[in-house]
Amino acid sequence: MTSMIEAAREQIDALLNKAYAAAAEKGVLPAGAQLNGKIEIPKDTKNGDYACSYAMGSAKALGMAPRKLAEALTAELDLAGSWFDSVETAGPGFLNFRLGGAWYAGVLEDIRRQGPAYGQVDEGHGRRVMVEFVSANPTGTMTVGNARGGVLGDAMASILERAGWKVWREFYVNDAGNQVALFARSVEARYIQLIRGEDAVEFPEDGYHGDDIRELARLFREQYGDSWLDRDPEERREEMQKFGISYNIRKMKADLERYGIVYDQWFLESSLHESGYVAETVELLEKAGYTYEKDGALWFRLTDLGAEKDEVLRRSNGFYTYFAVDMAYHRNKFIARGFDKVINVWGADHHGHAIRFAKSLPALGIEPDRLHFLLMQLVNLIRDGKPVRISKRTGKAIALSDLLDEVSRDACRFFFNAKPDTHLDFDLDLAVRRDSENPVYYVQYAHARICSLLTALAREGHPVPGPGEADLRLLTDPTELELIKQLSLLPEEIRQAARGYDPSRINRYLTELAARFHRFYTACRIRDAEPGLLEARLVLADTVRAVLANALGLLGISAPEKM
RNA sequence: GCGCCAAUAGCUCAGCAGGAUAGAGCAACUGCCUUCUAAGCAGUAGGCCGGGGGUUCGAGUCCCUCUUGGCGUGCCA
Repeated sequence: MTSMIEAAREQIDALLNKAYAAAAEKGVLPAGAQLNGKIEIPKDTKNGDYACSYAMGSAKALGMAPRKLAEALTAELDLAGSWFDSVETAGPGFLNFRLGGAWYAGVLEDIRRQGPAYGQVDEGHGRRVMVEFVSANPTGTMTVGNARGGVLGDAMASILERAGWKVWREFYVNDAGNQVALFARSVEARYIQLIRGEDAVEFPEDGYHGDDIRELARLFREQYGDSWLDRDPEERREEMQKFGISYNIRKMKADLERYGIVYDQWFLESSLHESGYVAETVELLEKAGYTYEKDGALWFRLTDLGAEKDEVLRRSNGFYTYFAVDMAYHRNKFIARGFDKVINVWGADHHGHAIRFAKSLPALGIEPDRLHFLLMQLVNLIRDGKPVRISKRTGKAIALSDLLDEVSRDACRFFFNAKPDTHLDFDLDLAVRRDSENPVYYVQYAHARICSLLTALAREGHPVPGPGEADLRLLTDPTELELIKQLSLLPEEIRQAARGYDPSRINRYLTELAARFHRFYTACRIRDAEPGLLEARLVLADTVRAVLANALGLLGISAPEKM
């Protein structure tokens, strides 16, 4: 699907190549060269709607001054029947094109024709992509940092869907390994303390101190009574682990659903162990000669693949490391399940591992560029102007669910959908305020404003005209044209967001669209416009409404009809 | 020590694969509602784009170097 933005760009390229051919024919320009340069949308419309740098880019090859070349090209340009009204040379040799009314009308017609599918582009060509995100340890409640990952991952997934990928959302549950064993021992200790008193047993040194562990112990006792007190400790821990993990998973599911985040699959790490897939993966590496034994552990020759040091796959105590398990998991993603692309939304504290891990993929026959890490810096919580430490161990973290009790889901989703590679200072005192300081209200207000004005005008006998019922070329006010241009940008934004793995582009797109609507709204009245223009403005307003709802929906943010 | 990421207005950040005079929101100040939602609009003020080199027609953007901050560099995950 070619967007109107692209269509215009392609037309400029074609027009200029035709002009060059004509000039070469006449001997004005040397023949046989290739025009080089960019066609872009200038920041300032004084420089046209499209600016082309072909004259600068090709000056050297043609042996001419850019300015001269630009003039030679424009002399041969024929704009008849094109989207453009005029072209002029400016600055060092830019060719500035100005769009005509037909293009603007075409944009609105195109958007209305496509309806809710507007913005669909074909970046993915139907390939399958998995977005793995949040994947918080099931040993405690999720934190605000997990909220950021949830919002980013879910928005990323929606954008990839719109960009033509077949998307799979996955939550990886680390329900095996050291942390989980520690978790079980922590619950166990709280359980015993609950029955026999605080001093009855020593709490594990690195254990989880949070209140949620006490709560789990209480719930466990509620269900099983004191019967596990004298049972075999190993069995007891196993039982408590199962109990605690399944309880926490239920809670995480529920919490994430409050954000509107629903997964295709909750993938259990334990399933990789139970099926023997981890062992099989390691054997595969052994057979391929990637391993050696040292100090009783099995090592992976990652240095052979360009890393600075080797990695342990199986510890001397016989347990597999997270590195081995991660390799098995990704072999499962790429080989067993056949995903073309995988995006892992991880906290930036894993970046060291991410880099080393990516180097290991060729050993499994996986091209490294099929895996992309969306590494997000952690969230700093600010309260009373001071940072609040986030730690599951101390139990002082602000839980993801607590946050939603204070801040609306819409605000959270808008706020967390920021560029991931910088620290995010989340000011709790600011976030709880439900006023215009939060930019999401600005965007939503534009939508609500349109809805109420459309309702009012329909009541007065001015419904939104259907396709072909309004003369859209009557829209000529600068605020109208700027608004239409912004509308036309959505497919391009989605393409860029998908390509650059940057969902936050849509935030900025929405803010700009809302701003241009508010400007139009202030400058151009609809109700008092003359017949014809009134209908055209109704179409414009209604299209903005649809695109706002469209893009907000992409981010999982509601589009209220009233505020 | 080495590696990754960041540094742009008082604060939070945009600035796409180098392009024309560096933008927006918030905070401050000044105007604009008897007329479709003022949760809005218009305007004023605010900047050696961390420092220094280099690449070129042209650098906030690319390369090198230095400084500062965050993170990583486990037989933890």
